[in-house]
Amino acid sequence: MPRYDAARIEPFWQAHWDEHKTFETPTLPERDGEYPGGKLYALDMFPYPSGSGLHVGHPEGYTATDIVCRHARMNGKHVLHPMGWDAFGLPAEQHAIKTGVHPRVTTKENIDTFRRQLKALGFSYDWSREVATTDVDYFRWTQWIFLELYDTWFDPESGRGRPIAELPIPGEIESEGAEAVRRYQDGHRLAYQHEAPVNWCPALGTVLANEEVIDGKSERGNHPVERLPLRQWMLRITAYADRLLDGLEGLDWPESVKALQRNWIGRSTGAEVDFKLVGRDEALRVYTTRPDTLYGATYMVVAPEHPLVDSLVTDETREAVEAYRRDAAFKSDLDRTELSKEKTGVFSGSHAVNPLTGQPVPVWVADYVLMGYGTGAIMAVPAHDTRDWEFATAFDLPIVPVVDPPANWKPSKDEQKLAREIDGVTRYPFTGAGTAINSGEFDGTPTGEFKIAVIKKLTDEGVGSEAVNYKLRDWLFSRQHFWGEPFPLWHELDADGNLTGLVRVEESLPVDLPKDFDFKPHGRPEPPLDEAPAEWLYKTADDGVRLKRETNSMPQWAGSCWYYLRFVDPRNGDRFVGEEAEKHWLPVDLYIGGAEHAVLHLLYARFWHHVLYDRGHVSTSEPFGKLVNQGMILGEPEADGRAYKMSKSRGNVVNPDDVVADYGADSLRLYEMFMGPLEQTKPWQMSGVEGVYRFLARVWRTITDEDADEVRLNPAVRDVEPTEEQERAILKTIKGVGDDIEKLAFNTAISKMMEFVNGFSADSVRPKSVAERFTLVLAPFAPHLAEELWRLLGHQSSLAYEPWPEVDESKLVESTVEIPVQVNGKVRAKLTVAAAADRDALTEAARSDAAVARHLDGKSVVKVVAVPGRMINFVVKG
RNA sequence: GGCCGAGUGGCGGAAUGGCAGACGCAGCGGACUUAAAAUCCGCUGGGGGGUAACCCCCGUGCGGGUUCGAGUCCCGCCUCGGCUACCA
Repeated sequence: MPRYDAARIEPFWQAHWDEHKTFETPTLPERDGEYPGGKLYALDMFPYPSGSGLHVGHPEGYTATDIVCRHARMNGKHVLHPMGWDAFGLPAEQHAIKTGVHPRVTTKENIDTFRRQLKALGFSYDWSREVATTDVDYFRWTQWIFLELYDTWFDPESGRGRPIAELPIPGEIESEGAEAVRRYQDGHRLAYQHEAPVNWCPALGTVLANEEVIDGKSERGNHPVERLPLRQWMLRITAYADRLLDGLEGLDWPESVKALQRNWIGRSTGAEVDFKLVGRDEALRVYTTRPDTLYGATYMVVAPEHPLVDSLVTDETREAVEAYRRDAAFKSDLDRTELSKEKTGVFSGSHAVNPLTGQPVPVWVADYVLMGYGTGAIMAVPAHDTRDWEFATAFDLPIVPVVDPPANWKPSKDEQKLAREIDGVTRYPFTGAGTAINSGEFDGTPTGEFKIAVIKKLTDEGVGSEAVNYKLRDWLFSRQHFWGEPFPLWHELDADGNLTGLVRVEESLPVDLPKDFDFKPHGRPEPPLDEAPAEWLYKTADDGVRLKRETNSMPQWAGSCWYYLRFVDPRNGDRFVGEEAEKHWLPVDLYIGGAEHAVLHLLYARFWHHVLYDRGHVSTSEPFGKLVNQGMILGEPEADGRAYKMSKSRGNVVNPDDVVADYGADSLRLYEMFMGPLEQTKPWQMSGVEGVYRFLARVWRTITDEDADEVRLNPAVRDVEPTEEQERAILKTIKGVGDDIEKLAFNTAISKMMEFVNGFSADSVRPKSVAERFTLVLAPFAPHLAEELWRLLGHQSSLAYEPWPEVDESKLVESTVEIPVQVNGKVRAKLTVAAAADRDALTEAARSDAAVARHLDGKSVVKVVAVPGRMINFVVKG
């Protein structure tokens, strides 16, 4: 009568785990030898608690770590498995502006929903460690870490961050007095102020985040957006570029993520070269990765924002250049790159001298050169750079080839499209390495050698030097939003109430957001907090200086940069994390989350961690040892057979609550793990949920008696010795599932359990010891059902810490094996032989098989390849 | 354009260089049932031959190669997906 009823079992066990604090973990072991398996810190990327609740993508990674954790506990490990909330964020602020409800209120509601949903999935989180980035007790330490960054400068000598007090002050600065010293220090801090453009939307009266701007219009209301310079806080992540690059080496991360980070950091080596401007003392400095092509530099280009532009123009060119600059200023970086298949630009009116050829070359202004990379100016070598080639073609500038391609070089399709007649010969841009031509004394030098030689020559002549460049920019760390961590800083004001540019540190943390504050846009580009009550905003320092709070707030990334540290010791009131606790738990052993965080979050967190390490606050330089990206779950395949991303507009979003209601949490967990490899993108199929549900129901029937009026053991489950076959089957399953969990190959682990149950359920006698061990193996995947069965099998307490069943590997070995017999690589027969049969025995047995003999008949055997226990292959001729 | 990943039955997928398609879904046939649901049993890549047990051929995106043997390794393509993009 009692069928498998997830709706009865699951809430019972969830309440049981809660009441018994089953998964609460002591921060440090209470005695030696308490955890013979060592420690495991398994971390999920904590969610942003959005108003739409949990998505089926969330439980995918969460189930994976949960299985690993439950398995690890059974293996005697000290397991840390926490969950929390990345709760600052734009949607809450937007919602607040629209409805007038404080973000703290909506955030709390959303967190409650997420927590309820996660608890309903039976994850073994230690909920006593829950934190939200919006908790004052949390963000006081976010502010503290910010101050550590503010207090740190990067010493290139030692390659490490050091306290600002240790920054050597040049004598001439020192002699200028205390303020000069302060400003000098400020110029070296890892956190510094800088004017940077923001997206100002006059119609909405607010500054927008990049993701709120679409094609130069606001996402809400489609109003025009201007770019406006505003004082901002920046973090000097570029100082750590090499450290962040080198640190990737030792990490057990997907190569693809490492490649993404390397790419993002974008380190390149080349040279900086000075081109003297004709008729002036100044030089125009360019960065190039191809100094070997210097002889082919036939013109130069500066970015429209380049500071030298104003002085490069002549009376004839001024008007055209200024018009061009105005146009460029209107375009965002995105527009510039997107619409610009066609190269545009204007001649500046000036010339510079190629330092090697001595020839004057024209200097152009064009927006295909970006101010943000290198020096904002380039030497253009049209023959060997496709962009320069296109530009030279458009404006009829000379193209001089200086690299002879290797003999086997062929232009690619795109290069062929750029073909041009030069001196009666069809030519293509060539961007690879070759041999120098038209390069004076360097003719015949291979590209690699040439680079080294030319850098030496330029250095000797004082017109250039080797240089390293990064794509990585410093991190714009301030936002004009209300719902974020306040900066713990004060600005000094002058007599007129203007900022002096000098700041002071807030000594008393936390700095909470002002209470009773109207967070509606006030119509100026300054942050909303600029309208905060005066008692929050202003104060007078002991020395009489008038101070105003920093009113920018930190970006959402801030809280997620260090949450993994807080989880270790979440209630510590004296330190962001206890020293001993940090040493015990870090680094994170397994970090699972979406690939969308492959660069930013993971790079920012690494950066902070490196700084904390340099300053002696943490014991490892890298925070995350092993990283795994879960694949995206797509919607159910549509009529065209294709599956698309889940989205509200497509109406293919699956709500985990519905799945739990219809099939139970164990089915949802099992299905998400059974869909395919964790890292792969895969479509949702509700019929697949049905399938794993049937499997669980079958497990239920195999161990319990459905015909009885009450829940009780199936009469086939008896306290008897297992047969040899049963014993081998369960051992094989224990071994296979355990190995698969370690490989995170959950889909195959589940199929192994299915195979076992297919066999075991058909047995009319099911030894209790086998049923028990299977229950333990199932437990990490379907913990509610497993707990229920475990209790039915006569155990009083939770199986969460029950040892993972042992496997005597010698009992796994089968005495006979079936091996294929091939003739010329084709399988012609299958042979059951003793597992120990050697090459000769195999050959003899195979030859005596009728089918094999038929295929060997009349042919001569050239060779016999035999792999004992595996296969045998006859190579024949004739 | 660059980087990364993937192409295997009707579908999701499995396969240390050694029996391709485990496991599941869907489908077909059968048992149980007055009937249905649930459950249980069997079949299920394509083609061909045989009364039958069986036998043969083809088959992992395409073209080459290495190997006794390739879904797996190498070279060259094609297609799809993700990220990124005038980075000098």
